[in-house]
Amino acid sequence: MCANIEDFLGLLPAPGTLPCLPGTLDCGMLVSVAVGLPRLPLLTYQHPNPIEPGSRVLVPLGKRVVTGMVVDADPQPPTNERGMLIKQVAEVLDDAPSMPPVVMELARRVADYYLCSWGEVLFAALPSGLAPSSVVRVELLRPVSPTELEVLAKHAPRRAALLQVLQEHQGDLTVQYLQKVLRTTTVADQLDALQRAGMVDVRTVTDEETQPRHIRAVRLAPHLAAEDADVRSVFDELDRRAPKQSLALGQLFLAHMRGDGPQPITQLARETGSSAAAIEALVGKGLATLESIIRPPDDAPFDALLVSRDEAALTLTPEQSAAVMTITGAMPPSPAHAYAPYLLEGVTGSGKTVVYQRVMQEVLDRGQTCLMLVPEIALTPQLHDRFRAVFGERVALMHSRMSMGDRVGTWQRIKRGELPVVIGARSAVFAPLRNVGLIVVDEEHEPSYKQDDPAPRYHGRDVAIMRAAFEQCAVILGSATPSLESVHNARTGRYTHLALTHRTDGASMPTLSVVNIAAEKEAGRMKGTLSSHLIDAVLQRTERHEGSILFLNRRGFASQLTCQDCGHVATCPNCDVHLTWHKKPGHLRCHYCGHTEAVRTACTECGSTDLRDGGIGTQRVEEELTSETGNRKPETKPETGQLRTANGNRPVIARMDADTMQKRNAHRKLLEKFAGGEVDVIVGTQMVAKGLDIARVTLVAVVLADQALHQSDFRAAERTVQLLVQVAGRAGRTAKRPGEVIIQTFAPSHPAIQAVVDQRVTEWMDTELQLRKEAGYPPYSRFMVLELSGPDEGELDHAARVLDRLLPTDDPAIVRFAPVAPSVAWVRNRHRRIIVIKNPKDVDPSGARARTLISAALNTYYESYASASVRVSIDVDASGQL
DNA sequence: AGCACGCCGACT
DNA sequence: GTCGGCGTGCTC
Repeated sequence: MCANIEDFLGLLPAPGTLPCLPGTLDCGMLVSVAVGLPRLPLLTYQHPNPIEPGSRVLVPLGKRVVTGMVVDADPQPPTNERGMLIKQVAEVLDDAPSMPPVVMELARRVADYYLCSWGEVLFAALPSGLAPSSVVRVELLRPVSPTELEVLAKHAPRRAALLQVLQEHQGDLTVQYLQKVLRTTTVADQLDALQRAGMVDVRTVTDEETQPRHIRAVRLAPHLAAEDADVRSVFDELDRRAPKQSLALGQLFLAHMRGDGPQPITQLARETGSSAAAIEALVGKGLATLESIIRPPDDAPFDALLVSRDEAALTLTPEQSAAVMTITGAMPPSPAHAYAPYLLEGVTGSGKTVVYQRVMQEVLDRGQTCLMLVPEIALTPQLHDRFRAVFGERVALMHSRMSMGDRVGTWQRIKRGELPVVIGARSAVFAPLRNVGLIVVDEEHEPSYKQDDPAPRYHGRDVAIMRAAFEQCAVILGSATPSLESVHNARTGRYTHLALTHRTDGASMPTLSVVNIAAEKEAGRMKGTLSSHLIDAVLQRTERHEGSILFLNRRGFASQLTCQDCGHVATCPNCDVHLTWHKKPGHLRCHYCGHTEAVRTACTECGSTDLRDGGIGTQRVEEELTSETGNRKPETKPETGQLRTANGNRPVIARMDADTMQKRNAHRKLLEKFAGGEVDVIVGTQMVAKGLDIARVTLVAVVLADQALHQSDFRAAERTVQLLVQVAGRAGRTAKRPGEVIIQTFAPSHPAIQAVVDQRVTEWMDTELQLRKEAGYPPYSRFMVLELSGPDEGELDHAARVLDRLLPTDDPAIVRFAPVAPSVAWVRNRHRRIIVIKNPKDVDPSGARARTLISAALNTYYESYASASVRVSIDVDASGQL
């Protein structure tokens, strides 16, 4: 009997796969694809047509479909046995590569350096909205009666619970969501059973990539844009019959002259006092053409209050021009390139930003693009406005608070070359810019440039240097308080050192004073966390209509729910840490595992209901300041701009922290009120220390300066110095009156605090560098940390000892310490151990030897000794607390 | 990181 | 035998 089709089906591979002998031509072309998973090699797929490297593809992976990145268009066929079966690319997502070749190469090097997979780097760089993958969705097929649920609950409680959740929601739910709601690791078994019973429908669907929102925009019609166009007669005609249309057209004409792109209709109507209808009429008359454009993320008009001067027209100080000349002078004639790193050390107010802008202008004039990294916290509306004022519509801003649609839209516009100036946080270092001529890393000392938790554990500043080397371009590291690493690099000649020592505004340095908290307490002059001296100073500024900033170092300052009777502090059930009390949503949250619970009404230990904030939070400081000075709410202030009456000497206080700044534009609104004098005092966290440049601020106070000193971190002193100098820089930004900085501390004689108060920071750095050298600490070495975690402490200790023994004892590139428990030794219900490895740079300058030894040890460990319950991760440049 | 498979204990 | 709970291993 002849074989029927079913017999063949049994021999055919699963859908999506085709048997293919490596090297044969009838199966299309092979591509090498990186996916965003750890410890996974490049995968080989086939596709009928060639696909350019840097393009995204949807590929089948096990039972799923994920987004991968083509890294090689013509790879060697895989050599392993499994490679005989090569699946097909499901879909090509890009018509032009999402990642330029330089970024692909950069990502590969970053992966090599930080010992993670190429795909992990590529997908950390890409907005997640551009990396769709399959999701499993579950739908209830028929209603379930309460009795039915009850019966089921007796013998299958989890299925019953699952059905109940499905019943409570309309439509379908994702498996991920179900697992989260049911607080379980897997619901697959229950789903199988329910599906067999015909109760639910389970489908795997691939979600769409996020689409940016489009809006309508207009530009000048081509016949009016021509050189010889008779523009005058058109305007004459419009002026008589339709003045609103004339205004709008005038604006379009200006935009055309500036070389700007299409103008959003709503924005144009608002700016010209015309209307959407009037603009549509222009389109109807053929004077303007309609286009659909990606919605600009921030279309709010920028406020003159936040841009204090016209920086494009500013005359540079001799120091500033010298810096600009040095950098641009070293740029070879276009299109030649040269890698050139600079450390721009400029005191606060010395105008580093203007130096960046002038060099950027030169780079743009050469037809190249610019990338600027700033700490996440510094991505304020003020910074955006300053660059928008100079570079107009060419500036792209990338930060985590943007919606996914906006991030995807911005990425696409950068990729298309529409936005040649990119300003963003850490991950913007991988922005798809081509032909980069300048990279700026502002506030290069900021610890937030280092990514700590998920791989890739990279340092944004160091990757920026790497990218500059690949792009063969200039890179400026700017700071008022450079990191010791960069100071060291400048002194050893690796970076060209440029200094700005004078403030451009002519203001003198603020006066600094230290309040010894212990002594003040003794003398009865502390009102809670604030000294009388500080309170008096705030009142004095309020009277003079000047602004004050009270700064709280967020680390260690988080609010904690503390029992006033037994002293018990609410802790995380899964980790070794206190829960942070977020008062506005009214919940307790663990910053290590994300555990969230409703705020407790009674102490879990003693039952007392007297629970208060045990930490020093912005709210507590605000309350104390309010009760000591009397408060007037911002909204009760009737007329803006009017001078206060004599008894109006009560400061209007506002908070600025993650909790109060959640609403869209909250940050901008508060800054505008503060700049305009409607708010007298801002009590805030890190947010107020960065990039806040408001002239009326003449008082800045650090509520407790030694907090940063009490960390088990060799950088604690360095960070304290940097923080104090930065905060101090917010004061005295006007020539009229000198600023004042008040530092409250329990440790007034600590060398780090003394160094700031005596303004002897450079000398302090010398001493600190010497100490680091003697101890063999960074910048003279790297700390590479292997972290192990597992549910069973005995097994974990064993694994840590095994891995430790796999590292050589006699190699000078590796100086290692025995496995120990880190300061937070229990996270996400897992115990932790760390193996700290010191890698001296004098014997292993690039760290390559140490990385080779460590990956060899890890490979042996995985091959022969790995305990599946123990997970290992590695941080090649550990910076934080150990 | 998912997702499936498979072993094991509790309970019917 | 059935249900549910993990640990373990794979993904071209």
